[in-house]
Formats: sequence, structure tokens, C-alpha cells
Amino acid sequence: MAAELPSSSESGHEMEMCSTIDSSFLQGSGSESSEFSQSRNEVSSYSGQNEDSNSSSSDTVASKKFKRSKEDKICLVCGDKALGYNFNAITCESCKAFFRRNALKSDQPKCLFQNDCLIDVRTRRFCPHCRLRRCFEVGMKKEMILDETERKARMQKVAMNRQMKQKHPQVGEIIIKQEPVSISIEATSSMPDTQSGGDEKTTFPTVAFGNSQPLILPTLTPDTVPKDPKMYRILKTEEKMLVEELSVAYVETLGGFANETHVNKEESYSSADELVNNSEIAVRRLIKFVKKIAQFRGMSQENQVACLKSCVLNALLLRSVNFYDAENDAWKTPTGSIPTSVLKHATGFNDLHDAHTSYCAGLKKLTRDDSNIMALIQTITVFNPDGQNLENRQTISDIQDQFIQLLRHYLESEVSFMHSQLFFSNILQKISELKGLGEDHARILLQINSNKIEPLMLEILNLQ
DNA sequence: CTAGCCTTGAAG
DNA sequence: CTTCAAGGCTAG
Repeated sequence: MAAELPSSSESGHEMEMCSTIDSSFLQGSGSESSEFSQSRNEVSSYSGQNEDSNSSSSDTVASKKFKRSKEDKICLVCGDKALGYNFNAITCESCKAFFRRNALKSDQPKCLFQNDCLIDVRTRRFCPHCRLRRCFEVGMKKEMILDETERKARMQKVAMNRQMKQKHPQVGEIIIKQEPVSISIEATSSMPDTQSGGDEKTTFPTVAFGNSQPLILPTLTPDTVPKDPKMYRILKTEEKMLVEELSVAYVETLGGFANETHVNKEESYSSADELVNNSEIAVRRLIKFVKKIAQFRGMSQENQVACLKSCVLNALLLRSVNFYDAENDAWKTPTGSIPTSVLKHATGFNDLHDAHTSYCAGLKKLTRDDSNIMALIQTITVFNPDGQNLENRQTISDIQDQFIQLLRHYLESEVSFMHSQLFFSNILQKISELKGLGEDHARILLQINSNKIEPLMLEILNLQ
């Protein structure tokens, strides 16, 4: 189906888009900044070759030509000695800190004079208003200040690294956990139930669309879980690190914090095309996620694009699991929950919506929001050797195998050799169901009026 | 609050 | 391994 890249001009475009998107995210924003134009590249070329010219029109700043040889960078705000770029302008440390503290404040102090105070290294403290104004004039960008979420993610990463380093010395023994069951699931003899009285033992993944068999889940209770440490795999350090990395990448980008109400507005939609457009942010996150995967970065651009395109729907579907509230059969949104039934009718694709929600319910039950597992599943779906237009399927298959194995090992380390088998096969089954679900969605997407869809989404979904 | 110093992760 | 650019911490 679906043609392929809208030919030449655009296809080159896309990767470019990816990288811009990526860097725009790197820069923070958090709230999708619409123009992700300039970024580090531009910045660095600027510093690399000097060339003032652009930047803030106004260049009262002394010394136009700071050919930084090394030690002569000058703060564009106050003229103090500068270290380098801070928030997109060369500034000293104090102006950097000043900007960080003040740029986001809503109630700025007023200037007591004429809004034109001289700002230099001595006077910079006197008028915060003019100092801040100056900061913006010289091109400092408040979007580059990390927002709450990003800061948290960063801190989390730091903490995790620290922890990891600490562990490193004695790799041998810390691995066995006290309670090996981070994922606990009780056996459920799930029948294709429709909607029974609706408490949690009910829903199981009976995807109406694809041919899915009900899963039989392992019984993991304190009694059935092996006590003997030998029943658990000990992950190699690299494996642990890899899982950790993926998980962090996942949480930072696609996952959000499982229990937190960190939900984004793009998850709420009321019609199918809106859904697609609202997924744009999610797509950017996906891009950001995959770019954190070394194996992905290692592929050719063509393969990267093809991979991305072929997994995008599946990835979005997978991600939606995070926003599914199984208890209430609702979608979590920033403004509260929306019962799935509401959306189901709003979108007008009832069956598909049912399939989708029951898929989410099932997967959620299976993974119990374990971000390690979700991250692995996401990764596995990214490297899908079956995608369209792939130039090197074998490589992709090999990479996928790596992660499949990693998943298996991870499960063995978490739930024991004994239980991991069933677990593993269940997860694989969910992954393969995803394919059908994705295709069903794709089919429907094709019916959507394409001029209502944003260009990025058109392109990435091959809707043109 | 400021401003200097420090720690980090990412990128080169 | 080095450099860059974020954030954190804290004496002043």
C-alpha cells in the first residue's frame, strides 16, 4: 500500500527533520516549541567561525569580533569574562545563573528608570529588569531552560548512574533481589469475556481484530516464586546497563512516569484525524527515543527512516498503554480521565477502538507498568525486519534478536527461569498482535482526509 | 539574590 | 579524552 516517500525532495527532508526535532527536544522546550529551527549546529557554527551578523540585531556589545582564541570570550550581557554559550548566547556564569533564575518568572521586576540601564559587570546587579531584557536581546532563550519534567528526568538519570557506579565494584552479589517479583501477576483464566462486572480480573486481550489467543499467565505469588537464587539469571553488567539505558531513554521520552499524572495533551483526541495530528508530539518523542539506541544510530539513514516509518504506528499504540487506566477503562489525560466509551464513539471506529483498549488492558496486565519491559518491547518493535522498504533486513533482524534475548534474560532475572518462559512467550505474542492492530489502524488512517493532517504526520505515516 | 564553583551527560 | 552547556549548591 501506500506509496513511499513522496519522492526526492521530501525524503531528504525527513531525516533533517528528525535531527532538528531531536535537537529541539534536547533544548528543552517541553512545551513543543513550534519552530525547532536553530540549535546547537547553528550555535556551534556561530562560535566556530564567528560571524556575528545575525544574532540580536542590536549589537551595542563591545568587541564585535571576539575571535575567541581561548581566553577572550566576553559576556554579551555584561561584558564580564565569559565561559561560552549559555542558553544560546555567550555569557558569564553569573548572567547564566541570573537568566536561569529569572527568565521563566512571570512577574518580572520593573525598571525604576527608563528601561535602558547600562549593564556592565559592576552595574548588572542594580536593575534586574534591564539585565533580563539584555539577556533576551543578546539571544538568550528561555526555552533552553529545562522545565520541571526535564529536570526530573535529568536528575533521575544522574541518580541512576551514580547508583550504577556504586554497584559496579561488586557485581557478583547485588543482583539477586530480595523480592524477585517486581511484576506480579495472578493467574487468570481469561475467557474472551465481553464486559463483565468490570473489576480487574476481567479484561483480557481478546483483540477482536487480529487473531489473538487469550494469554495464560504464569502465577506469580510469593508462594509460587522460587526462593532459590539459582533459579534466577544473573544479568551481565552490560545487560543490566543496557536495560537501564533503554529504560531511562524510554521514561524520558515515550514512557513518562508510570504512576505520575505526567500525561500530555496529545493523548486526548476526539476525532481520528485529530488523533493523528495530536500524535505528532508523540512521534517526535519516538524519534528521540530511537536515537538514543546505539544500534539505531548505527544504521544507515535509509534504514533509520524506513525503520521509523514502519514502526511508528505500533510504537504509538504501544505507548498508549501508558495512558490506559485499566481499572476504570479510561484514558488518562491531563485534565482527567475519559472513559474509553466516550472516545470510542467520538472517533467512530468502534471495533478498532475496542481492539485497541483491550490490547492495552492486556499488555498492561502483563507488564504491570514495568518500564524496563516496556522499553524493551518498544525497542523490539522498532527493529522490525518485516517493515517496508528496508534495505538491510538481516541486520535489523539481528539487532532485534539481541533485544529479544535481552528481554528474555531480563525476565529470567526478574521472575525466575521457571516463570520466564510463559512470560516471555506472552510478551512476544503481544508484540506480534501489535502488528495486526497497527495494520488495522493504518487501514483506517488511509481513509482520513489527508488535508487535515499535519505534514510531518503525513510524511511519517506515508499518507500522502 | 548573586555569582562562583562543581558535577554531569552529550557530543565531538 | 576534551569540550560544551545544563543544573545544583552555597558562601557572601
